Amino acid sequence: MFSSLNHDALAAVASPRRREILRLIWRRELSAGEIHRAMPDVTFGAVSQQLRALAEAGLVEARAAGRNRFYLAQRRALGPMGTMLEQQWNDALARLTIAAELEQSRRGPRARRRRHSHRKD
Amino acid sequence: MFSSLNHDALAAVASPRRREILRLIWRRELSAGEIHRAMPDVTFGAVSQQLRALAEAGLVEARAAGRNRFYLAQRRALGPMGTMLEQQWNDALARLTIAAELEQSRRGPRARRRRHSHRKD
DNA sequence: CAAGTATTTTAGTTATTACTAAACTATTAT
DNA sequence: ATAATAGTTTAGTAATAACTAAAATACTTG
Repeated sequence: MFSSLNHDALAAVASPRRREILRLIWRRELSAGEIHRAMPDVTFGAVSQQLRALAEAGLVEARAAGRNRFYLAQRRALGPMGTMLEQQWNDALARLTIAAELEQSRRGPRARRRRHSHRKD
Repeated sequence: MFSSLNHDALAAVASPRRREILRLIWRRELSAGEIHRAMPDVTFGAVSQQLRALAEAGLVEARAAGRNRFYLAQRRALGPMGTMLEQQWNDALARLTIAAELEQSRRGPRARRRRHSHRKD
């Protein structure tokens, strides 16, 4: 069976930058260029290097197609660690959502988001 | 519930030195000095610093007693990651054991370790 | 084949982390 | 109080990791 990350894999997920990449290619593949465009604060070269680190750790696979290389996370290689990452991403998203809702209600607390009719009749 | 390691905890387990410490205090507490004695290639100060990093990540707890401070891994804080670590330690141990047995048989392949009598009569 | 696009690789720099040696704090014992 | 033991903290150094800029490779298209 799989599971039990070796040192390279542990070191790979310990880096925020590489986790960011993993999140991008978690369920769909993206080309190196698309990944780079999603993180414009670093150079293409830097992204390519991190992709290599991830590939050497077995956490992503590359597929060459023409002049592109498409990368996809190898979720199974992460075992339970993958679940943890997903959870963190969900939590972060939830925090953002809640913050946005608070902001909404601060700006104007009129009744929003009513779904069920609750008719008074 | 617990689980889902934050960045500090991930970074903490990504270090071989800190994993070594975790292994030592996985099931029994040890004083800082005892931990240091088990890893004489670094200074006491270095060990103390790594213990602090682990404590800040919530992966160990300290208990003061007299002039000692006893440390113990917080296994629950690691969730599934803890299981992975255990597995790696077991695997490493198994590899050593097998290597030792091979060495034995290279030195002299006479019948060893016979348990069941297999009497010829 | 020349030019263009996508990506990787290399050499050098900067930032981060792990370490050492020594100063410091706290507890116990004399 | 002084000395001895156990541990932490600090300031500086060494090792490692992440980055940039530029050169190199690979494929595609005119």
